[in-house]
Amino acid sequence: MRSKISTTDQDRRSFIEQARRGQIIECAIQAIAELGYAEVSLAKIARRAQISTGVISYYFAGKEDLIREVMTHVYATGDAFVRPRVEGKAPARDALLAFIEASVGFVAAYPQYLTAMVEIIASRRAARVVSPQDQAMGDIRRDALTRILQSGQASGEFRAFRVSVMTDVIIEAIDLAAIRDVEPGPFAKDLVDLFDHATRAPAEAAPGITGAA
Amino acid sequence: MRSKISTTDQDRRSFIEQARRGQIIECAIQAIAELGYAEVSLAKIARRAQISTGVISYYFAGKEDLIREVMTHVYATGDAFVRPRVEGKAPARDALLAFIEASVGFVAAYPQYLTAMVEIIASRRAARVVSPQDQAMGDIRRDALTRILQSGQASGEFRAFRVSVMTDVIIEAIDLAAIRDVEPGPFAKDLVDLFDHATRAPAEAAPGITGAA
DNA sequence: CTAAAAACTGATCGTGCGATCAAAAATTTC
DNA sequence: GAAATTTTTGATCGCACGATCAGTTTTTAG
Repeated sequence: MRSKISTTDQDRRSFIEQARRGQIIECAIQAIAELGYAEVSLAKIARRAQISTGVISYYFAGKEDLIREVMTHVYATGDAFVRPRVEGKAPARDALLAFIEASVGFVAAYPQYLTAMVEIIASRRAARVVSPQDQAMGDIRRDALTRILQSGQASGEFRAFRVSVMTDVIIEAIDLAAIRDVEPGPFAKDLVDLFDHATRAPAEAAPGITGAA
Repeated sequence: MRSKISTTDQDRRSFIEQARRGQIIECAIQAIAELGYAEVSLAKIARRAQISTGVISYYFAGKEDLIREVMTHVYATGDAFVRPRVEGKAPARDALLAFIEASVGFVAAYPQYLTAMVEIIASRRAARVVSPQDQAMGDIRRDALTRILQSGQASGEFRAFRVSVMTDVIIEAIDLAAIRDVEPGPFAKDLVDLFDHATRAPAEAAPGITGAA
C-alpha cells in the first residue's frame, strides 16, 4: 500500500489515479458551487462521486490538499480560457475590454468554476488560512490585468489612477458574475462600459469624441 | 427561570440584560473581525467576554440569533455614520462622492464592524442561508446608493449605466476597504475618482471641463 | 495461475461544535 | 432577612467532521 499523498508530484501517475483525481476534483467543484463551501464535506464529495470516503484520503493528503488542487485546476482552466482571448490585443483599451469580456465569458462557459473559487477564497480568508501558494495564484490572476493597466497608462490611453486599486475593483466586479445571478452577456457589456469610462484619459492626444459644443 | 430567548422584543429589558447583550454582541464583532468567522465559536466569544458559554444561550436563542443581532447592530451603526454625511448633498455627484467617502470613513472609524459584516455575509452565502431579513438589510444599504444614482441619471449628471450593476460594483469596492489593509484616506480618494469618471455624463449640458484643443 | 501491488471499503477514532440543564450564586422583592 | 427571581456556572449531550486503518477486492506482472 504505497502512499499517494505526495500531491504535486507530476511524475508517473497511473491511468486510474489520474481519472480518480480528476473525478474527485470535478465533484468537489460541483459540490462547492451548488451547496456552498460551508455545506460541503469530504463525505458529501465522496457520495457525489459514488466512492467511499477513504478514496479521497488515498489520493489526497487531506481536505486542505484537495482544495488546493481544486484551486489550481480552476486557475489553470480560467487562464487557458482568458489568455488567448486577450493575447495580442493591441491598444490597452482593447486588451482591457477583452479581459473583462473573457473573464465574464469564463463564468458563462464554466458556471461552477468561478463560483467555487470565490467561495473557497472567501472561506479561507474567513479561516485566516491564506498560504503563499494561495497568494501566488491570486497574483497570477491579477498580474495579467495589472500589466494591461500599466501599459495603458504608459501609452497615455489611460488616466493616472492607482493600478493596484483599479485591479482590485475590476476583479471584484468580475467575481460578482459568479455570485449574483446575472445574464453574462449584458453584464459583461455593463462592466466593459463602466471600466472603459473609469480608465480612459480625459481626451487630448487621443483622437475621437472630444465633447460637443 | 424565565426564558430570554424572545430576541427582537423591544419591551422591558433589565439594565443587566441590555449590558450583557451589548457586551456579547461587541465581543462577537471583535472575535469575527480578528479571528475570522470560520474560526469563531460561541465558546471563544464567551471566553473573550469572560463569561461562561451558557450566558450566551441565556440571552440569545442560538448562534443564528446572535449573528443576526450582530448584523443589525453593524447596519444600524453604519447607517448612523453614513446617512448624516450624505443627507442634503445637492448635486447627485456630490452625494455619490460623499457616500463613498463616508462609507470608507466608517471602516476607519469602526475598523472591526464592516470587516465582521463582510465575513458574515460571505459565510452565510457559503452556507446558503440568506434569510429575508438578511436580504432586507442588504437592500437598505444598497437603497441609499441606488437613489443617488437614479437621481443623478434623472438630472442628466450621470450617463446611462444600469443602476443595479453600478450599485453592486460600488458596494463591492467599498467592502474592499474592510478586507484589504489599505489607508482609508487615499483609498477613498481613489474610489471617488474611479466612480466619478465611471458615472459622469459625456459632457454637454453640464458646464466644466470640456476637453482641450 | 499465482503472487504482489494497487485500489477501495466502511467502521471507527478523536475533536470541537452548538445546545442543554441542574445546581449555585447574585439580585430583587416584600 | 427570607423568599422569590434573575443570572451565572460548568459539566454534559448528541452530532458531524476529517482522518485513520485493518481488511477486502481488483488489477497488474511474472
